[in-house]
Amino acid sequence: MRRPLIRKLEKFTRLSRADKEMLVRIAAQRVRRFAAREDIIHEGEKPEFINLINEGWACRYKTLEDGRRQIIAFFLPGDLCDLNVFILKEMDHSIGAITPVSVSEISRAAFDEMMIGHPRITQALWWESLVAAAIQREWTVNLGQRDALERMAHLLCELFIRLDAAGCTSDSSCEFPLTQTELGETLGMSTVHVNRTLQELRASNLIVLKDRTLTIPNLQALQDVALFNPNYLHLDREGRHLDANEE
Amino acid sequence: MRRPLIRKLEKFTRLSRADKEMLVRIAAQRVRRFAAREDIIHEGEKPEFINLINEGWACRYKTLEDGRRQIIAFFLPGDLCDLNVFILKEMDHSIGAITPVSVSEISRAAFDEMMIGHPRITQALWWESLVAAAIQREWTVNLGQRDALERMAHLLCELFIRLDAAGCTSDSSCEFPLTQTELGETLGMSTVHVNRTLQELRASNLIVLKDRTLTIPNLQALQDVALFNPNYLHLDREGRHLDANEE
DNA sequence: GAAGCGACCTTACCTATGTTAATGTCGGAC
DNA sequence: GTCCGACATTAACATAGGTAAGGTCGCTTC
Repeated sequence: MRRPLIRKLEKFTRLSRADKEMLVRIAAQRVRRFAAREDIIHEGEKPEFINLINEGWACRYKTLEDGRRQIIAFFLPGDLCDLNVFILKEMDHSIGAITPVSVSEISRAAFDEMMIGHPRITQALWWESLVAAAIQREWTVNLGQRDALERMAHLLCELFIRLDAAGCTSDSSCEFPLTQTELGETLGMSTVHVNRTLQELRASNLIVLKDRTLTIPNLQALQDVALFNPNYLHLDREGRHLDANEE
Repeated sequence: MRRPLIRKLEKFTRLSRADKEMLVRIAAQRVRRFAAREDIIHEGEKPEFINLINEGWACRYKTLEDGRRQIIAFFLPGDLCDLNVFILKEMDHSIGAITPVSVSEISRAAFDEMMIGHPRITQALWWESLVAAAIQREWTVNLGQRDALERMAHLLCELFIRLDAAGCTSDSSCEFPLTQTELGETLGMSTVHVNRTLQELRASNLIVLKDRTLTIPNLQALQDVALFNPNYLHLDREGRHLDANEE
């Protein structure tokens, strides 16, 4: 359950002992904790570090002048915020904690060190950032083409599979800390409609969601209603199946 | 009007003569042309090259099983497809030409060569890819929070400003080859509603759109209805204004 | 233990946007 | 000059999803 980043990167490539030690060392350097709803970094600030989420859930979000808020991405354990952000002069969005989180700050120097001596890690981090981009694209498809039910189902599939890759599921269940308001801000729908939609998924026995725990009794069935195709997560190293689960 | 990539990168940093020669050389290596509507690369294929758009418009898109199509991004002259895509085993989406396009294919070797000897270029390409990610995020906000009119206005502002950065505008006009169907596939709305929305923008004198030419008489006014904030494009090198136009 | 609060659920009503389908316009092929 | 296909436009009608309002439950606070 520890070291979700390593666990995730190994979905892409094998890492040597030295690679893993490097990652552990980097992640231990500057650790910060944030309370739920606290901002990790705010729009307009100068980014100085790459953030790595060790524990808890966070999100990117953006607020329009008139107060509407959109959640743009979720960061789960093992997720990195943006490689090389420090190139930009200021953040164009904020990153906030959803649950209490533990975050490692990676400095420019530490990052460069890692990129130079460890080609395996470099490759793996490139992969992780290409996947993050693919996820963002899929969200565009989700918001543009799918209706409320499909959209919700799609999000739940994605989160579940990503959590699984980070080693944060057990059987068909995972922690699920999002409120209906946050789901609405993510999927571009009102809380009322989020509620209706969740009811509908529950009524079809596609999900059980209670006490911050999500259970998906039949993932394939949920994927079917979502028109969910996991290829964009680029998780299979050798074309093997997700649940081959060989560690 | 030539070399839109160089023009765009110089929005971020000054490039030396050697840097520019390098970019010109790379772009001249393998040039391909595609007709309008032809695919440059298709979902499922193995990516071998980074594509650079020299001329014309292209788009990323994804098609759901049931035929719904979402345009995920536009590539304008000077845009690069994905740095380092070749790490991935297969494309999770397609890239298609909208108009006839000229594309330079950049091989892994050429890319590595560029990244090693030219730190300025490396930085600039990182910047370009961070901006591309920011654009994708903004599209998420656009689809999630803005209504049809705002959404359309936002897209038009973005495209105009990006074209301007690549040197593809004159005064307040630019070529605009998108059909209403394509606009609908981009903004997640029906063609009928695209049409209504364009009429409304025309009636308010916010745009003139005719014969594949878009004119925005008052960009600020259009930005206002779109709740458009250009910060996500990260275009001002020294906090100077977009139209300082010092070349 | 009363008051306050945040998550959640529900209902009734309303509207932005989708659907379908008919019609118009224009440029190119022959 | 006629025909055709791609695109734009319009109208009439249908619906997914938004808005407003209110209610329940459990937790915290003092």
